[in-house]
Amino acid sequence: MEKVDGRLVRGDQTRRAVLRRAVDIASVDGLEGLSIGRLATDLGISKSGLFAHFGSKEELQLATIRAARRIYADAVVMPALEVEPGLARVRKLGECWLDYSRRRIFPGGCFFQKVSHEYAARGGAVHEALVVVHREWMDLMENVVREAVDRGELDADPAQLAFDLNAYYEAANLASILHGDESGYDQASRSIRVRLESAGR
Amino acid sequence: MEKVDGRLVRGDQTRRAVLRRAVDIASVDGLEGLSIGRLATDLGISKSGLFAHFGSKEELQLATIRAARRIYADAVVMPALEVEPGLARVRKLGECWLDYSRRRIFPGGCFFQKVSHEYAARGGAVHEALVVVHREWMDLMENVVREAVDRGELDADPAQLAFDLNAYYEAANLASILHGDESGYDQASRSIRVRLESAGR
DNA sequence: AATCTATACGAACGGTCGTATTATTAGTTT
DNA sequence: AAACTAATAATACGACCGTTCGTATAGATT
Repeated sequence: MEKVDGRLVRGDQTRRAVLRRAVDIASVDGLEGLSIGRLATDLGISKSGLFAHFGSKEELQLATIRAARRIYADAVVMPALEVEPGLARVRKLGECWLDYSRRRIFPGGCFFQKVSHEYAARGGAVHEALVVVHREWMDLMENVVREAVDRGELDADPAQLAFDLNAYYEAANLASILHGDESGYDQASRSIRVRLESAGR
Repeated sequence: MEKVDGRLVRGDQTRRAVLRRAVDIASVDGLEGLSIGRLATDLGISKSGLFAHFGSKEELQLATIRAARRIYADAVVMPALEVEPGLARVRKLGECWLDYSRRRIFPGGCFFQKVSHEYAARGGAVHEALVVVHREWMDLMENVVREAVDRGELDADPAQLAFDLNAYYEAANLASILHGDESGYDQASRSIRVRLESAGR
């Protein structure tokens, strides 16, 4: 069996293909609506072969969350971290987020907003994984804001400002998917701008 | 057959009981997770008898949305409309909303936030019904804000302020359900207060 | 008393779900 | 070339899904 970097290539490629499709499906139909049979049919492989890669549906769901997290990190977080810390990075993070939603990196809009609502009121490993990701994201936003505060570019409670900004993002994402128009993004952009200006010193 | 107000009593009571349970289930597991068999078992009635009341799962889902809308109107909208129009009503609407979420009128938090995300990226009658309800709600908020603007108690674009306030509500609701703590409500209250103060004249 | 209709029931349908077991293929190693 | 192993496939299972059907009951109408 061909190996690269100690990983088996054939199976790993299949895994990647499965997860790439899985995140798209889950962003539209949720992690519950993500069914193994449908996934296998879509990819033209056998249900049992696909199943063998994960061992259980829950493990597939957790792997899908990890895959989505990587895509999210690449699309939203990394580009913002390339900008110098401070207010500029805060702005960039917002632009990246709205672009990430608008450009439908996931066809159903923000993957995590979708599945977080799906599992918010349930128990289990999937819920716990989503709690961790949400906590990570809010901490990241808070830290990015704090850098701007520490530099004297903003005067605000980092947690509070992060809460507000995140609220705008999510409201825009839902409005866009639900109504199929772009007006939510404009409203969010304006809210972000006003909010940052009022916190500017 | 006994009649009251032209309605058949026996069947209507069953319908009500079904829908009362249905909204609770759907707020946790979604309108897709709402299964007829489980609903019937929970209520101690037969699956086929329950099914006969609605004729299809989609019709049950639509009826569940209408039932939830009534509960929402009673818990959130009506109490706010008892306050005089203007800034006081804007504030009251916010308090009612956060209370509605905090007190778990639906055990899974806001019913409409849950199922709107569930059906946001899908087609069909359920999606359309949820679009209408969302539009109704945003229009209501906008009008309540506009009354305050017309009275000179606020200086703001009603649609923009409604967008922001709604964003705070939903962010608080999700944070509360996902993490099981109340801190999101405090953050939302503070954001609402600050936002209204900055729009005060 | 006879008829009609609303309501509810049990049983069954074809499908799909997640999962387990067993077999087959393909690629590497010896 | 043979042996081994990872990857995929074939098949089957029981549980549950939404839905349909035929039937029983009970209250209302005539």
